Amino acid sequence: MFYALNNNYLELKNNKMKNKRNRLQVISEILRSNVIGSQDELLKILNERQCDVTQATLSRDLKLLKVAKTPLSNGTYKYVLPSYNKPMPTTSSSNAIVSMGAILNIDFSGQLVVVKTKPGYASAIAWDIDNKANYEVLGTIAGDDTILVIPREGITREDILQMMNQNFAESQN
Amino acid sequence: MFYALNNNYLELKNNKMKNKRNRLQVISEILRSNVIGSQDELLKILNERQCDVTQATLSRDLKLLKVAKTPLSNGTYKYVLPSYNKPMPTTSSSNAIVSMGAILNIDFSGQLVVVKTKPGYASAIAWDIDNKANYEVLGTIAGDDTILVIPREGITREDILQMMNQNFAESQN
DNA sequence: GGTCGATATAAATAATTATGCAAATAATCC
DNA sequence: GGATTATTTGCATAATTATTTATATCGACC
Repeated sequence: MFYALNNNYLELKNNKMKNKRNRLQVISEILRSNVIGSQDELLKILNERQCDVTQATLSRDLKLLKVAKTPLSNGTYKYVLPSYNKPMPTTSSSNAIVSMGAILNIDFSGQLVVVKTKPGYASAIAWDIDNKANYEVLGTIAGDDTILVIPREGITREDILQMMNQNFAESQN
Repeated sequence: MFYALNNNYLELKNNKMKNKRNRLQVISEILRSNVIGSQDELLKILNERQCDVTQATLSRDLKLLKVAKTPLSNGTYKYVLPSYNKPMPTTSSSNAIVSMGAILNIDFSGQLVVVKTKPGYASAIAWDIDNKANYEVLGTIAGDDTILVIPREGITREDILQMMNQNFAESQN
């Protein structure tokens, strides 16, 4: 089954969660505006800002944020945020589909649906979609790992997600 | 004292230098085609290829190559070459990129982008677009000389052009 | 309230990576 | 050639970073 995993759930979490989220935010800001070469260096700045954590937590935070340590030309190092760390516009409740075997992701843009698959799977799955959803779907076009799905007029994103769940969701895990 | 630091001097150097150059080359290739999570891991592969060095040298090599260690989504790490990090000239007209070798034209229709390429190039370039623009682009579908690019909702034509310029325009560095 | 399950954190430690130093090797200049 | 100056490398170790383990904290549910 695919579940809603949009970002909103984060808003509802408890204090601890909030502290962590806040800390991650602060870390991001610091890394954006400073050249940080080691975790201890970052640790000191965090402490100045009333974020009291240990290096262990910091290591986990950086892992979570996918912060990379990269050498600079001047012989030192710098922790850099991934470029795609801009907030991704999560279009709808489709992220959980990632857990599916060959289907990696479902996204929406306007009236169109884009299904990402493992390489080579797109045609096969597109064929399945065509056959199993001939009410909701007018047609599909498949590349190697991408399917463009054109829904019938009046079909909503939720309709599509529901259809996909019915036909492609695995029972568990 | 000043030393020759242009590229030509590399051609003229001795065996040891050649070994180092060769090793850096081999390291780059390995990192391009494998997911390497630690220097020891890389070390073993290098040894298999008759490159006998120690971790110390490897650390220095990676620093030289500006290879970053970055966390992956699956909880492991990966050493990545800095191919992306180079700053690119950004013109906002599609002219710059059209002049590029294999990409012939970029056009828009509604929310869709159609990229025309030399015959046979579409799949290859589509693959590049997928990999280099996963923020702006939901997916691509390639024929023989045409690529359909589906941008993420909220992405403008200018965004797309800029992205294409950054990633595919020839640089005059 | 009490219990369960999940998440977050610190302390200690393991694992990994960077570097000072010395020896070896190569280039440069008589 | 030999003397001199850079460069590369390994060894040992320092420095840094990741993870294991144990607790603590919070929310959900009864």
